[in-house]
Amino acid sequence: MKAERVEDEVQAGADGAPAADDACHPAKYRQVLQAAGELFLDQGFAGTSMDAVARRAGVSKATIYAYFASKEDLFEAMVSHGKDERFATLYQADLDSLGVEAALSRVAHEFMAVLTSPQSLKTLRVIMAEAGRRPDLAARFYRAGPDRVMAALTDYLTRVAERGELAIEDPRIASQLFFGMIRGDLHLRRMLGLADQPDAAEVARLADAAVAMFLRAHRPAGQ
Amino acid sequence: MKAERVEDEVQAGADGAPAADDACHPAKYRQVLQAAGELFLDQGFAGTSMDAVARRAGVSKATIYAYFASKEDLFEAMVSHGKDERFATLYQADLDSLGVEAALSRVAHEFMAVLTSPQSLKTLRVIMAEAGRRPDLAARFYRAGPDRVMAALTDYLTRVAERGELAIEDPRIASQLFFGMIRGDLHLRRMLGLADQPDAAEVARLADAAVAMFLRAHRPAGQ
DNA sequence: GTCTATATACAGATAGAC
DNA sequence: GTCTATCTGTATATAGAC
Repeated sequence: MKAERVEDEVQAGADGAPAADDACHPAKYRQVLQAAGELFLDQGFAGTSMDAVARRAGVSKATIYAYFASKEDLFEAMVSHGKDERFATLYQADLDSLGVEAALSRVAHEFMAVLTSPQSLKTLRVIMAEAGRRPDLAARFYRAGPDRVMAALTDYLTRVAERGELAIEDPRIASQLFFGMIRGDLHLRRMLGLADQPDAAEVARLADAAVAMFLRAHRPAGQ
Repeated sequence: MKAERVEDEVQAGADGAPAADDACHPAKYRQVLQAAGELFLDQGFAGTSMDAVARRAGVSKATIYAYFASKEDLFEAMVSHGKDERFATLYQADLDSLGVEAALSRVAHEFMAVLTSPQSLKTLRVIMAEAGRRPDLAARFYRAGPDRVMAALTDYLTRVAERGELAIEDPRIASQLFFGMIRGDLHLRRMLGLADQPDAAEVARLADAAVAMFLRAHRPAGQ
């Protein structure tokens, strides 16, 4: 549950923001950060008051300000803290030991599961909502998550193309289209709060359909 | 808490240009609605104060409350007012008079252009941000926009499949995947405020790539 | 309808005791 | 570090004059 090196560097650069290692922080610090997470992600930045955070965390406002210089600081710390490692299972996966279809299927299923989780949806919503005012935060999120996952798939597709297993002209574009299919309409509906549950059956059906379509489109000439 | 006024009529979307049916509302009403649009879409619901709307509209707060019962009402009216008809050019297009590739290409380009426009991005951001608190608003938006466009493409793909021009097992899934590819990573980056300009070249390249991949995947058996 | 002025509540942030 | 109490500004919404 430790932060990664990359994130540590980023956080060290942030103005006075403490690092994300839970264990070396007092209990009240963690309570504040968790309460901030629950409220900011549900109510947004402007919709969340420091009074509400203090109430939910079971501390006084002064305690919050002992740790965080401002509401903005608390928000940024909360976003950094909430960065989970679910993405890591995607870009660190050893895809080459699997067959092409199995590899793509694995990426599709895991990416979809991550993307449609309530936590991811809330985080993405609040980051998008604040993107105009905190572009650096959005950029950090993108690079730490979607970008790394996509880069990993691009690399994988490059190798697959070199081995002649698939006919892929531009692996980067192919990777973008693949993830686009996976995100797809279900993710949009989830972001809009229209589809309540992940509905495992529909997730699987869409993921499989995306993989099938990708494979058909990039079948090597011989087959 | 709903106002009895009717602002459900569809308005022309061009940013500064008032639509014809705006004329049946007094000038100050329109000023309020436009100011609300500029502020809510940029600052979000909670981040926008009625004082700020009044100031930008050049009216007093009391005037706003003469037209809208509450901040919530003003927000909803503003979203309904902003509903533009750019989507209509998509689901009303006569696709059958074109070849398959031309039809898909047209849908791809127009949908991408609509989706990456600043207005659409801001609207989508604020609707997503408020989705938890105003699910009905999100649902209306989805049905009026993405859902209708996708339904139109599903119908078109059904006809194309019946004519044997493409091999499509499930037109609804195919349509979802197609729009997923079109939205894709560029849209995510735009929503995060990372890609400043639509970058016509990249839009075209991605749209063309999506169409090409779709056609390759659904080539009829004979070819 | 439209304004000025205001009621009332709550926001972010701080002072000072312990 | 943690609290209670408070400062100062601003929020939504309304009263009442015209």
